[in-house]
Amino acid sequence: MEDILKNSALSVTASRKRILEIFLASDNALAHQDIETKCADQYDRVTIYRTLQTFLEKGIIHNIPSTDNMIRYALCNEACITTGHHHDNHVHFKCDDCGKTVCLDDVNIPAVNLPKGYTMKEINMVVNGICKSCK
Amino acid sequence: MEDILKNSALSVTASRKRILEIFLASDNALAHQDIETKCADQYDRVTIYRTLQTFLEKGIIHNIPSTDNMIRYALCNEACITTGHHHDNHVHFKCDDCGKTVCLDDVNIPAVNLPKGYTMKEINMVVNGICKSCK
DNA sequence: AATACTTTTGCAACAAAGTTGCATTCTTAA
DNA sequence: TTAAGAATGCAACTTTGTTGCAAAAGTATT
Ligand SMILES: [Mn+2]
Ligand SMILES: [Mn+2]
Ligand SMILES: [Zn+2]
Ligand SMILES: [Zn+2]
Repeated sequence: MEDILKNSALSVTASRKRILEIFLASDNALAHQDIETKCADQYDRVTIYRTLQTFLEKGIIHNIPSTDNMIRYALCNEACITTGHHHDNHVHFKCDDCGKTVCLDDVNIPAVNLPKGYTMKEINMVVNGICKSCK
Repeated sequence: MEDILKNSALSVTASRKRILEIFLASDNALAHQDIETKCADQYDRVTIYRTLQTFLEKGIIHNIPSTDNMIRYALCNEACITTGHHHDNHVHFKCDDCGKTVCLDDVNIPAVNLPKGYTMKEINMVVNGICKSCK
């Protein structure tokens, strides 16, 4: 955990360790709010915002787009952390029943052909439906 | 314009017509804020929220996920409006330069295989990069 | 281990975004 | 034209996100 921070040239602080810990312990993506409810008593709301921002910039976590005003975050894989930019290319799944969003690490985003003149930099795919736990 | 509302069993009001008009006149997807700046002097902020919500439910517009806390909305095609549920299956593109988000109506979202146990209901694909206007 | 330097944190104050209840106004259909 | 129902505006409120700055903690150096 400290290694992750050091590898990203970040100083090791209690709040960063705690927030990393929360991510490591979670099997699904977390919104700011989720993290806040887990540690708002220990750390300030602003610190959580700033920590998530920092983790994003360092490629420790990635964010998952949504249409519910709840941007969710999940840990990146090794490659993102060591290189400092994102190598995630997987599909995300949000369950309509339990509401959880997960990384489908083994499901790659298929290629797509854009019209002439468009240049792709990043791509996101989010599937909604029923997850295997709720099935 | 009135037809669209009537087909969706909505009463025809000034604000609904105006917001529809704004969508029809726009070549890119609009966030709540965009609409507000165009007609906040005429209609209350709350009315805009409620109108977007209603249009969404009736399948007149669809929303486009994002990681910037700006959910954007775009007009649906005929099929969505007449059947009342969404038939959009196209890719969205957000330009990193001009910031505009557009529907790529001709680019279908490719199929993707989910792991066992997952059931797909809806799928969203958003590509970031440089659009043809900014190229 | 103590120091100096840098970074992070907490707090306060604020701004922006979104929600809710209710009285008034507008639509629609009889 | 009227009565019933639906939509709107307003006020009040909650939640979310941002910024500046002083205090605290972390890091590197001696
Ligand atoms: Mn992921
Ligand atoms: Mn679209
Ligand atoms: Zn589920
Ligand atoms: Zn552009």
